[in-house]
This record gives sequence, C-alpha cells and structure tokens, in this order.
Amino acid sequence: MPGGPGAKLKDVAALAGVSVGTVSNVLNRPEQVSPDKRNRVLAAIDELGFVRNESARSLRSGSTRSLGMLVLDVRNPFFTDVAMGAENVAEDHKHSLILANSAEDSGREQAYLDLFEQQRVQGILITPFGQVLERLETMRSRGIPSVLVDRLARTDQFCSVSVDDVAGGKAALAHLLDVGSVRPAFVGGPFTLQQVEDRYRGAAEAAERAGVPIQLFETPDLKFDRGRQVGDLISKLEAAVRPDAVFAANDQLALGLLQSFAANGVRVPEDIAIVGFDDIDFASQSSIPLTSISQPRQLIGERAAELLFDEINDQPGHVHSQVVFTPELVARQSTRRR
Amino acid sequence: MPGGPGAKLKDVAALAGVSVGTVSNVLNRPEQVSPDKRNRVLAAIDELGFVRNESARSLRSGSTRSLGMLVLDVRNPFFTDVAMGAENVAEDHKHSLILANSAEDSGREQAYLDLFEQQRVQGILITPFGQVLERLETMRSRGIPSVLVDRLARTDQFCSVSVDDVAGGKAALAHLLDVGSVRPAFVGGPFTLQQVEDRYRGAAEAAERAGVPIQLFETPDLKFDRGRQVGDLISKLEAAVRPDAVFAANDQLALGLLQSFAANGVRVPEDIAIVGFDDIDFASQSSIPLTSISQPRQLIGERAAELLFDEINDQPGHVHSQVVFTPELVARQSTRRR
DNA sequence: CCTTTGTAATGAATCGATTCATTTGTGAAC
DNA sequence: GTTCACAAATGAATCGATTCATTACAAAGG
Repeated sequence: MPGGPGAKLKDVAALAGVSVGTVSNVLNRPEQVSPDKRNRVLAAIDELGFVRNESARSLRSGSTRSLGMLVLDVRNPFFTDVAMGAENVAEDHKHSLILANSAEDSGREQAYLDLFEQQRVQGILITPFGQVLERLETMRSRGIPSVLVDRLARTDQFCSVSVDDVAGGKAALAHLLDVGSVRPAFVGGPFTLQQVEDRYRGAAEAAERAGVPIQLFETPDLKFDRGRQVGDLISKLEAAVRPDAVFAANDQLALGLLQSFAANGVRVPEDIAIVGFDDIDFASQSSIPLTSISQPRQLIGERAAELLFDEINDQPGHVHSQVVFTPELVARQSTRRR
Repeated sequence: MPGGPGAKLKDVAALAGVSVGTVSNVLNRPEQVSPDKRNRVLAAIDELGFVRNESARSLRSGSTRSLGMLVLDVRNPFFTDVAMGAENVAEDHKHSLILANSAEDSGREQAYLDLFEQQRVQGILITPFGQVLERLETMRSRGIPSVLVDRLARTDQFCSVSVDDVAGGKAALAHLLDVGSVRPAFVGGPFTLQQVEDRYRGAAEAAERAGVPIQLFETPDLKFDRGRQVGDLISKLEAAVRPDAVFAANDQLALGLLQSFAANGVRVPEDIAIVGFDDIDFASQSSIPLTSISQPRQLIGERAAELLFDEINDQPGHVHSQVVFTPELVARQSTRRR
C-alpha cells in the first residue's frame, strides 16, 4: 500500500499492463474503460499510492479546478459564512475554493489577484476594497470572470450578489417606531461606505414618512470600541433629550452600545431600545439578546458561486445579473416593547 | 498594456529579442541578467500583460509555493486568528496559504488531504479531527511534512504547537478561589476532547490543593446553547447549594451561562462569578465583560508555520519539537471581587 | 598574440498528465 | 465469408515554464 514516493502515471500503466492513455481514461472517463482493465488500473494505483499531479493535469488540460475568493476580513463571521456557502457550491462542481483575506489593504488585494491569475483559477468571488473593477474587467477579457459579493455592481459589467441595505434600514427604523420610539437615533459611519449610507438613508426615509426626527451619531468606523464611545456619550445626555432608541449600522457597534449602557446603568430596552445589523451569532448570544437585521449569509455565498459557474460554463451567452436579497428583521429582547 | 489573452514566455522572448531562457532568468534570478536585457524583458512582459503559468512552473521545478492549512472550524474566530498568523509567516517565505475547513467531518478532512497531496503543497498545518496521524506520516515519507496545531503530538513523529490546557485550568480555578469562591463548578464536555479533559484536570488539581470540592456539569458539546441550558439548571438551584463560581471550558459556553443568568435574575459576578476559555473578542465585548483564559492565537499560527518551513528546508537534519504555550488569565468584570 | 577565466545568453530536453488521431478487436449484418 | 459499425485501447504530441550543458564573448594574464 505505501509504495515508493512519487509514482507517476507511467508507473501505474506499467504495473497494470496497459497504456498511459488508458490510465488517464480511468481517471477521467472511467465509463469508457472495460471493467477488467479499470479494476487492474485501480489496483495498481492503490498499490503504488499514486496521486495525480494537479500541476501537470491543469497545464495540459488548460483549466484548473479552483475558484479564488477574496474577502475584506476573514475574522468577520459574516464573511466566513458567505465563504462556506460558496465553498459548498464549489464542492458540488468538484472545484476547490481558495480563500484569501485582503484585510482591507489594497496592496494585499492586488497581490492576491496576481496569485489567482498565476494559478489560473477559473473565476473569482470578491468583495472589492480598492479600485479593482478595471483590473477585473481585464482579467475577464483574459478568461477569468468574477462576481462581486456583498456589493451591488453599478455597471452591468459584472454579476453581483448583495443585500438591499436601504430596505434593511427602513425595516430597522420602522420597528423602533413600532415599539414606541419617539426620539430614534442612528449610529454609524463613515458615510463613504455605501452600506452605511444606504442603511442610514432607509432609516431616514422611514422616519420622515412617520414625521419623526432622527438624530445622527457619526463614527469613523464600525468597530466595537466606537460603539462603546458613542454609548458613553449618549448615556450622559439628560433623559429628556436622550434618544429612546438606537439603530446601529452593524452589530459590532450595537454590542459596544449595549456594553456601555450596561456599565452606565442605562436599561435596555426600558430606557433605550437597540437594533443592530448583520445578525451575527453573537447578536443573539448577548446577555440581552439583540434585535438585528439578518442577511442570508450562506445563501449570498451560494448564489454568488452559482452565478460564477454560470459565467464560467456559459461564457459567450452569459448575461450579467444583479441578485439583491432583502434582509429580515429578527426581533429580540433589546427592542421588547416597554 | 492589455495584450492578447494568454501571452506566454515564448512570446515575451520574441518581443524582447532574447531567448526563453533569458526571460526565465529575469523572472527567477534577475541579478544574473544584464540590465539592458532585463529592462527589455520587463517592458515586453508589461506590454503583453504576461502572467506566468504557475502550473507549468511547478511541474517543471518540482515544487509549489504553497502550504495547506486544515482547521476544525473556520467559523470559530480562534482558528481564523491562528490562520492569520500562519499566513503572515507564509507570506514572508513567498508562499501562499490554502485555508480549508474540515468542519469536524472526517470525510471532508480526508478529501482536503487528497487535494493538498494532488496540489503538491510543500507542507500542511493541521488541527486533526479523525484518525489521520498515520496518513500524515505516509505523506511525510512522500515529501509532504506537517505540523499539528492546537494539539500536542503524543509521539515525537511530529512538530506541534499547542497550549498548556492543564495550566490554563489551574489558573482559572485559582483565580476563582482568589476572588472568594467556596463552591466552584466546572462546565464542559465531552471529556473525550483532550482539551476539555486537560482543562478540567487543571481545575480539579487546583481545587484539591486548596481543599475545596468542585462540582461538575458535563455537556455533550461546547456550544452556546449548552451553556444556556446548564445556566438554566444552575439558576434553579437553591442559593445555599448553588455554585458561587463557574469555570466554563470555553467562551461559547460561558456566554451561554451569562445569558441564562441574566434572564433568570442571577447576578454576575455578585451571585456567581464566571471564567471562560479562549478569550475570543466577544468575551470582552459582552455586556458584562468576561474573564477568560487567553491563548496567543496569532503566535500559535506563526510558530507552527515557522516549524513547518524549518522542516521543509532542513529536511534530513530536522528534529521535531513540541512548542507549548502557557495561556494567560485576563481578569474582567465577570469575576470582580464581591 | 594566445590562453585562461568568468560572465551572459542560448535553446533543447524535461516535468507528468491529457488529448486525439489511429489501430485493434468484436460482433452484427448481409 | 466478407464487410461494416462501434467500442476499447494505444502512444506520440502537447501544454508552458525551468534547467543545464553548451556557446559566445570580453577582459585579464602570460
């Protein structure tokens, strides 16, 4: 069973007493080989511990069996969930997914695209960070298509899978009003992030429609610590002017707010209700379970991978499409009606 | 700049008016090429948009520039942090890291090892799930070494990087006693997991040394929901017999306990103190920040990758070594002295 | 002026699997 | 008995870069 290190196709053929072409056929089109020889070949493979050399395979055949996926931050559970969805679809197509992390760094982003190009991946799933759309178009013209993930393609040059953040923002604020808020606030930023912009816009629309003003607390990023800072700020306001509900642009911020409020004796939801966005696992696992806007993370990854395979296989006839999911509000204790 | 799709080395050579060997040298040993030709070649590469074919490169040269990493669960922030550490080291060595997720499934684990073998990765970082040590030894004998991550190698056949869970357990319980606990409990399971076993053993030793009995709540897994279930159970106990402190085998469980206690009106830390294990981000981000045992996650990944490169480069002279980090207790509000 | 030494450059052979045009073999049909 | 159709098997050519033995050339030494 062990076999010497590095048996090759030729060795298998010799041991099985067949030609190399036949061994190759057993590997790639077993149904075209007579059962007799097929078994002999399989036995030889087993005996020699033969493992096909993927480099040689893809060099000759001209195509690899892999996709590249480039995300903004592997540490964010949102992206690992999306990646798992994509991976499952890739697996169905007998492809493997190479997961890379641009870590919100243009240099790394470019480096990984270089790598994908050298490896001749069949296609790329990407949450773009820097200015890469032009390069992606070039890559497509050279035979490597890509699909934008968690980001709506403005042009019709790409397929994309994203979530309707405006609708999400609207739902969040509508819910807050519904549980009785009269002084809602929005916490988030920077507004250069399309998602923050959209979520705020949705919330503002809903507020305006109800004739309620909305306070704005802008943050330089979406991390936990910012949430805590803003929370400390809000806690110090006089009860008469203090918001009675907060919509945070993501769950990290919301958790920061929650921790600050707990530390400052502001009760949630009695004094202030909170809605987050993303519905990461830890939203529901917080001491006070957090109401949040839930995105179909795994589904996003699946659809993106499906679109990509569609483009890979269909090539000329492919029409780009933009899939937009509508997120859903999941009500929990942090907005329980007072 | 765009260039036709798929320029190859030969085309570059033709355009630059040099031989293919020279172009290859520019790519691999630029210092051995005269500046004049080097520049002409680089210009040609740029003009044609040439991208080297990694399959051809590694087929001929006999070695790839990649490592495989196989973790138990990409969704667990612990592993993504470890992976980031490993990735950084791989990058320093101009290698790329292929991250794969066995998702605690033996089938997937085997499938990814197949893949790594076919891709001829230079080495493998793995948190084993099923019975794979024997296979890993076979793979090493065929030229693909591996390092065990977050798991102590019992044999001296492997390098490994892990954490001293016994010491961690000891520290956790010592801390609880230190803040005044007289009826501590341990929550976790199954005990077939080496880590659970070790953490409990450490805690039990510390308790025994102090002459304090320790209650045991065994769970079938380490997930959040189990923590909540056990929490509900504990909350219902009469105050006189109820534990006054809990050491949870990981942070997920601890967060579950915390949520349950909050819901049942059991105050933390006044009524019950809690210590977790792993110190994931969400431990500190909980409403009541959680005391936890912190592991140097990134460092674990870095050291593991370094050991792997050591073995890859040193081959015959390599001596396997077991790196064991001692975890550190980070005290937070959940164990604040009453 | 010839030889030696060393650096640059060359290009044919090579890595290991796949492909495909060709050959071989088998049974059915006439 | 011969022909035909079709399935199975063959093996040389091929993918694109790297390698390395060889050649070309220049400078230095005698």
